[in-house]
Parts: sequence; C-alpha cells; structure tokens
Amino acid sequence: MLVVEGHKHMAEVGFSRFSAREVAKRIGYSIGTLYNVMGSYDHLVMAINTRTFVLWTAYMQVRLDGAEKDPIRALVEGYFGFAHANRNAWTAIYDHHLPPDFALPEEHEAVRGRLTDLVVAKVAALLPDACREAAPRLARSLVATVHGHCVFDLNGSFRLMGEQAPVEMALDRVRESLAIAQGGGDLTEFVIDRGSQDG
Amino acid sequence: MLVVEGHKHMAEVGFSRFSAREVAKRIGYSIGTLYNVMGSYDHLVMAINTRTFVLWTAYMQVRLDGAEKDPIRALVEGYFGFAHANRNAWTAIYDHHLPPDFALPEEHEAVRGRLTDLVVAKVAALLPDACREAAPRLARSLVATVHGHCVFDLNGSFRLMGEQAPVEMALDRVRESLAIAQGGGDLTEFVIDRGSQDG
DNA sequence: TAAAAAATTGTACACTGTACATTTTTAACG
DNA sequence: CGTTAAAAATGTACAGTGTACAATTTTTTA
Repeated sequence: MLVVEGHKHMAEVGFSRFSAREVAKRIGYSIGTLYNVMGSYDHLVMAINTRTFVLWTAYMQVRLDGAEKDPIRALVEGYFGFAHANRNAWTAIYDHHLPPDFALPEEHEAVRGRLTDLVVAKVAALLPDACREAAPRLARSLVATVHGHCVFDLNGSFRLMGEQAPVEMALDRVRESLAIAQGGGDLTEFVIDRGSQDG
Repeated sequence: MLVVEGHKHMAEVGFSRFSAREVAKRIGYSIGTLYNVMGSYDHLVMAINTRTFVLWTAYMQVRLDGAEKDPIRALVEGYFGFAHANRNAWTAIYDHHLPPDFALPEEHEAVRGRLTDLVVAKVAALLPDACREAAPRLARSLVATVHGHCVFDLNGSFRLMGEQAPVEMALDRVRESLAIAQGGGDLTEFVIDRGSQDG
C-alpha cells in the first residue's frame, strides 16, 4: 500500500514537490520504516512509476477494446489522454532518473514493456506479411514520435508556438509513416487531405 | 558570470544533484548574494537553461553551415549531437518545470525560439510554394518527432529495446513526412529502401 | 512461556531553498 | 578630502529533504 499511497501523493503534488517523508506521514509510517521497506528514495519513485505504467497499460487496453476500427487513433489518443489525465504521475516517469549504476530490475522492465507490446501488436497487424518482422522497430519509432508531441504539448512548447491540435498532428505523422511502411499505395490521400492543419 | 558558472555546474552534476549553494561556492559568492541577484532557484535554472538554448542554437548553426547539401540530416544529427555532448545541460531543460503561475519571460522565449526558427527556415525551403505557409506547423511537428527519439535514446528506452540506430530512425520519420508534404512524388524510395532498418 | 525473527521507531547528520536584517563596498556630491 | 546615499554582499535562521543506524516494539516460532 506504500506504493499506492506514494502514487497518490505523486499525482497530487508532482515530482518536484514529492517527498518520501510525506508519503510515510500519509500512510502512518515513520520515515525509518519507509526507508527500511523501500531501500531508498529512488526505489520508491521507481516503484511508483512502474505502477503508473500498469495503470497506463490498462487505460490503453480499454481504449483499444472500444475502438477496433481505428486502433492507431486509439493508441495515439490514449497516449495523450493518459498523460493529460494523470499529468503529475506521467511526468514523473520521465523526470526521475535512476543513478547510472542503478539498473532497472528485470521485473519492472517486463511490466513497463507491456505498453510497448500493445503498440507492436497493433502495428504488426497493419503491416504486410513481407515486412512484419520490422514491426517492433517501427512501433518503437512511432511511440517516440507520439511521445515527443505529447511532451511538447504538456510542457507548453506547442501552446507557446500557437499549436492547437497536437494530437491530430501526432496522428498525422504516425499515419504517414504507417502508410509508407504498408507500401505507399494510397499516399495520395495525404497530398489531397494534408492532415488536419487548420483544425 | 553566475549563469555561466551555474551552467558548468549543471553540466557536471546534472539536474538532480544541482544546487544553487554549490554554484555560489564555485563563484565565490555567498548564498545570500546569489539569492539577491537571481531571485530564486527557479530563476537561476531558467537562466541556465536559456543559456543552453543559446549554445545549442550556435551548435546547430555551425552544423548547418557545413552541410548545405543535406540540411535535414544536419538538423537531426545536430539535435542528437548536442544532446549527447551536453547530456546533463540538455536534460535539465526538460527536467525543470516552472511553477504554473510563473510564465517564461518574453526575452527568454525569444532566445529559445531561435532554435525553432532555424528548423522552420530549412523546412520552408524544401516545401513547394503552394504549401509554404504550412512550414512552421510541420517544422514544429518534426522537431517533436526528433525530440521523442532523442529522449528515448538518452533515457535508455531504445537501448533497452535493442534499438541501435535511433538517429537514422528519426531521420527516416522526418524524411517520410517531408516527402509527403512535398507532394508524395518520389515516395517509392521509401518502399524500396525502407530507411536503415538493419543499420 | 522463552527465544528468535521481523517490523517499526526515533534520532542524528549533512544538505537544500528561502528569507531577511546586517554589514561592507561603491558611487556621487559638496 | 569627508559625507551621504545607493548598491552589493554577507551571515544566519528556518523548515524542509534523503539517508543511516542503533534501539525498540511487535510478531512468529519452537
């Protein structure tokens, strides 16, 4: 329950104002106990962030189940949707840096990898059989693409530049790359209807 | 000089171990003086990060000047190159979050915007006259794309997944979107030579 | 019940950003 | 030069933080 309460605290105050002492206070533990149980501040935040991945993956799965017709849109909107709805917790994932000598335990890696697996599966399903083995690599690249747009959306870079539809823009980029990976057959649609620029 | 020395300290120890007290000590100031001059920790880090943007822009300009034949590659490699060469300082830009009520001063915005201007100019130069007004929006989107790849490269996500050529992958995504924006004429190159998957 | 194991606590340490009253230094003027 | 006003720099106090560890309490086991 320590991690659950810690996750709540992270969601409420954000990474920069997060403190292990406050988590201990919230759950009725002393700071000494929290340290004995978790090991260190880094271990606590790592556990909280892995929990965020679990919630994120579940969130994505629900979105996917309700949108079989356009899973790619569901994935992109799910990425942004979770980040917006859980801003502090989501941001903490990328704000927290483990020390260089501190490798993420394999169990945590496995849990966090489920989210990527979801994307790989949907991307693979869209590719021709001939190049299906390229799906994992392309999927990772598309996730990175969406991530970049999501970061700029949440940190205000896009707002600063007057961008008003970052989700649609990310989706445009993803669809472009997917269309090309699929063989470039119907690419004219992008030329005629160039995304949603004036949305 | 306070900001210059602060920048050095940030580059050496990274955002999480950065402290205003240490900067004061390095420059021979007392902590009180630093506070009187800078106003707050957030102001100090903000100034340091804006300085990082200045150095980054200069770095990019040099790269661009030496690569007129392929400015897009120069931009992408410059993005990754600076981030790698100035890992701690670069990461601090995105690790530091100003309080919600704290707007980035206009002067800082202007300085930081120069980097984006560089990209917008090169993207605009590549687009047909008909859709040149779409350059700023597309440029921002491509920067976000590259940024996402760069983040995953530096934070170990790509390494964890076995990705070995994140720069080339980002470049592939950018070229795809640019080709489509240019009219989709020579898209077959992407189908035949699908990026650098086995690089 | 007694001993062993596990869980929990309290406290101390060095460090942080912040605030503000003092002191020192610099500059201006007669 | 001396005086004064402004500017710059300082020292200290406060409430926090993560960390460490010996001492204590609770639980389990035999």
